[in-house]
Amino acid sequence: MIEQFLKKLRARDEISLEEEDALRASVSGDTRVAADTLIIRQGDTLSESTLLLEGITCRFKDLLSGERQITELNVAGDFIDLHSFSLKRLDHGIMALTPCRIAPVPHSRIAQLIDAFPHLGRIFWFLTNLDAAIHREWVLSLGRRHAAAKLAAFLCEMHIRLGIVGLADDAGFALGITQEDVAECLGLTSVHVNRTLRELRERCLAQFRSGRVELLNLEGLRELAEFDPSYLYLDRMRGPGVGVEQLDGWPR
Amino acid sequence: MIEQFLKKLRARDEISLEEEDALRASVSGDTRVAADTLIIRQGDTLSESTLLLEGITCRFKDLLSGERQITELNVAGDFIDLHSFSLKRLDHGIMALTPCRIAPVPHSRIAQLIDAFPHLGRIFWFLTNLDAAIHREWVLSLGRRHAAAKLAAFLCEMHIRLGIVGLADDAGFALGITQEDVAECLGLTSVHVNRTLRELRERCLAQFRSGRVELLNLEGLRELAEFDPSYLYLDRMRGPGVGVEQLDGWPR
DNA sequence: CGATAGCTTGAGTAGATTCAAACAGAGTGG
DNA sequence: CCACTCTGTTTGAATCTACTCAAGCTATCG
Repeated sequence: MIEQFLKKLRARDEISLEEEDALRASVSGDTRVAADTLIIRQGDTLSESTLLLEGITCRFKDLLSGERQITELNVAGDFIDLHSFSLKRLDHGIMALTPCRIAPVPHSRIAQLIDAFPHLGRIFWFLTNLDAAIHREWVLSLGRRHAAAKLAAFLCEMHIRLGIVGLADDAGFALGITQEDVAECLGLTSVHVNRTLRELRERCLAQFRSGRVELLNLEGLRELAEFDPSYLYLDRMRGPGVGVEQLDGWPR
Repeated sequence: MIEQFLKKLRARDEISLEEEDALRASVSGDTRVAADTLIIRQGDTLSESTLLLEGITCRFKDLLSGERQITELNVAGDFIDLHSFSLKRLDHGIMALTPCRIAPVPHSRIAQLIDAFPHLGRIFWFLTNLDAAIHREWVLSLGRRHAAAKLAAFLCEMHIRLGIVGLADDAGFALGITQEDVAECLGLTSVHVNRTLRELRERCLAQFRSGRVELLNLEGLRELAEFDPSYLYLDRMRGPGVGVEQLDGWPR
């Protein structure tokens, strides 16, 4: 059930069998959630964190005008709100963008895990810092990249993050979200995302059709985005398409 | 020496006298750093975190074109890189925007503190989560607010964060950074920041002259920005200008 | 089969950028 | 003390990127 979570962790650090067992014993009772469902309302006080087993969710904030900004996407194997363990109340909402499977982990259980395995505590802390690193990369994208580079950086990130948990290969990956959703990630309008996707297609870099991303020229995409995956801290990752081999030549 | 750090913590949680003593004993040997000095290079491996005692520093990432995006400002009382304790290597650079005073805290010392006072461990974790919350608010600003609202939200945030540590009052605060720096925070050009500042001045909302911000109409600024300070998690804060009284009427 | 959600394209517009020039203030040195 | 430089601010004019509004298209589903 938590295979993808374990893959995510093991891309960054060693996890002992005892730790693995403890983690497995902490997650049970998965729930299905339909697409476009609000999972956590902004400002709610929480007593559990939620692990995403399948599907794509987003963290978002919105303005009175109804305009919405997605601040991060989460994929299978991510905690969608591990930070609620220390913040208690979230400064953003979380919703499912595709049909999802989720599982709760009570904060009390997380506290027990940290007590019993301090190393897991460090890893949990690391995971929230990883989210912050992803936020910073998005800040860079939103502030300084033009539309095509924003889109390219976004696709590169999702490619690696999905690849870590076995949901992407060199050809591409299923994303299952709409162009409108992508626009809300990139701070653009869906109309402009559509035009920019056409540009990427015409430049033979990538293709996005009915929720599936085809990577036509990964190197070209990375170059366009000036994509440097070091912000994802894949220190132990050696899988296909995202391995250390690939990182050669990229500044760290 | 760490009075402002303690103020920051106590705006969020109770700190015992024992904890205070342990923190005080962990910080010594402050260094002066000139404005425009690189403090930490992107990608460097670190064995200590740095506490900012005085001045303004920024976390930044940049593109090959030389364009720079600031992802967060830090003020007196902030750790500029507490996350390096779990990340070891930073995905961004850190530089002083004004003359600063900083003090190192070895990671080994942080580990000891956490061992001796698990509660401090939770607080350190919280502090990095607070940075992430600030990142998310910036993502919202960069993605969805227009220039005037970006600027207003930025001034509101700095007002509160400086107010917490006693460096701002209802009239305004010293920021000491250039319009170029502000532009790099907001994803704009300095030319447009200048025009937008004129707009705020003409609308009698705020004024920015030689590094000092005068708040002419705080309520108006907050309205323009749709500013909701709950992302700063000031659960115990009751000081002037940022107290709970002021939060009435703002959605949480 | 019509309804609906999402994608696509066009035309006109607006917000922010670029390029350029001028100005103000602080510090420097002859 | 005055020219001189340097950094940062201010303003104008032209340009461009992305937005808005609008319409038509496509695929899916009950």
